Amino acid sequence: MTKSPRFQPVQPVRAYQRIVEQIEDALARGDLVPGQRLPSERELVGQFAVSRSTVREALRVLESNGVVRSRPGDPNGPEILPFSSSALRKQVARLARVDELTLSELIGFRMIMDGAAIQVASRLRTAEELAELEATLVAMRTAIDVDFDAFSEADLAFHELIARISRNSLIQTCNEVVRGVVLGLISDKIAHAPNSRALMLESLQHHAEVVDAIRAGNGQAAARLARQNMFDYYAGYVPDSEQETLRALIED
Amino acid sequence: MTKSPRFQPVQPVRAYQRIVEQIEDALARGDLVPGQRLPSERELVGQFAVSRSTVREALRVLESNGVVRSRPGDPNGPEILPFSSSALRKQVARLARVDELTLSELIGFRMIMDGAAIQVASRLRTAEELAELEATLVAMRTAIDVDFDAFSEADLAFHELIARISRNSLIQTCNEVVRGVVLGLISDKIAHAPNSRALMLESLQHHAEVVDAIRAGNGQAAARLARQNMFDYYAGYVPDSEQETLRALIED
DNA sequence: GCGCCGAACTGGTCTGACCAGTGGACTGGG
DNA sequence: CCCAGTCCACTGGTCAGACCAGTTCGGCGC
Repeated sequence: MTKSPRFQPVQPVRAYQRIVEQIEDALARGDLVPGQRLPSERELVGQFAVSRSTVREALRVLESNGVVRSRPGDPNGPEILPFSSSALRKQVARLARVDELTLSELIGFRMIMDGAAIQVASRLRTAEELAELEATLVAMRTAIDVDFDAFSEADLAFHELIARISRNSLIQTCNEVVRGVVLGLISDKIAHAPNSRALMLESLQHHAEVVDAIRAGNGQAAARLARQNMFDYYAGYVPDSEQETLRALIED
Repeated sequence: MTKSPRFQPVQPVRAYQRIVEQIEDALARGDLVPGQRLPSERELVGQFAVSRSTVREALRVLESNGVVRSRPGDPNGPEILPFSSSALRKQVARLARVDELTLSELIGFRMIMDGAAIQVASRLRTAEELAELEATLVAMRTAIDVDFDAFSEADLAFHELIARISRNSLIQTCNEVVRGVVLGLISDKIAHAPNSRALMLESLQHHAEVVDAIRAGNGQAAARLARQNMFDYYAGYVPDSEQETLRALIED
């Protein structure tokens, strides 16, 4: 039996795309590393044998993808950036804006990710990391007396630490991305909640319970607590009709 | 207590960025919907009062983000695209290429996501959806006799169905994205495995067990089976040193 | 030795031009 | 009347050359 050749739909490749490819390939091969500089636009014109408009279109694409950054007047040329999740966040934020994503889906996602991360973390954590977690709790307590932004920052540090302990940077990145999107949607409401101080104290209490479970090595319990915590914290902002699916995540 | 004004770091905003913003905002507001057409570049020059280079740079950015598509000669102008996860996948693939992401992290992520989706699905599934799942199993069995690509496709359908039943499109999208990246990394190895037929049969068997657990409404067991299944399927491609963290995901 | 200043760059934008390709209108034949 | 073929206005892709504002750095004067 001969397999049919499986032709690909042919689509025109623009010049600027090939430039983007070349630069991304160089980056993938390691010929280009973050911090390095690209030649100036006018020099690239010579190297790629295209016009400056074409070079610039390629640079704009790379820039919007967070690969490089151009600064006017910089004699060193465009800079290769280290990877950042900002481009990823932009994409997810777009998803959320087009309303393909509801708040409950975002929060459900975080409940799953954070719960799983905590479960793994409670197994893999070292004594030092446990101490770090406890230190973060103290920082959260202190931040409550400052303002909501400070608390939010300390909370972020807590979850980033968890993700790090779980030894999976994808979880870390996803958490960061989704957290950013969620906060972008409702941070104003939270900040203006009349009883925000009480909310923060309650959240702190929940986090402490999670750390207790981690200390005890009880991953299941820690994960359940974490999901419950997040549900309590955010459920008020989710329409009633969407709460059922979230509830399915805390019972098990 | 007066709050300090919290100034933002001021950074120059380029003309093309403002065009991108305007178009994205119009999209977010619903003034622009997928399928609609943008005016031609030369007309946008007039509306935005900038040069064509600037308009084009904006369009290139939007195009690389998967928002629009330009076709040469099309008198209707650039097309607004429906959302697709391809841009998201591109970002994650970039992450993986820069080697900030290891294969084990990707697989661990899938184990978590898929396990969680299955756990939720086993609670929320309707009778019809259960029947759909069973139909997918049959399709997988049939596909084994065709080739690996067909099986892979049927497997994809299974996991997409699971994600849909879990009522969370973010899980669905993430699974799709990460799965694509993982397959991009190792699909050649799998396809050329000498005993690929046996592997497929085993995978099918595991999927059937998962469906059994879902039918019984035993979410915990279904999730554990799913994680175990994925571990068995992919563990061979993961360096020994990275397997420990994955094992932490199957025990609980 | 120190600080000021200007020249030689940088990127950002604009103008105007050419080309290959598209698709709709127009026209001729049935 | 309808349909098929032709043609042309217009599209996006690319190019060349120009100007401006801003940065950097070396040399100049103090």
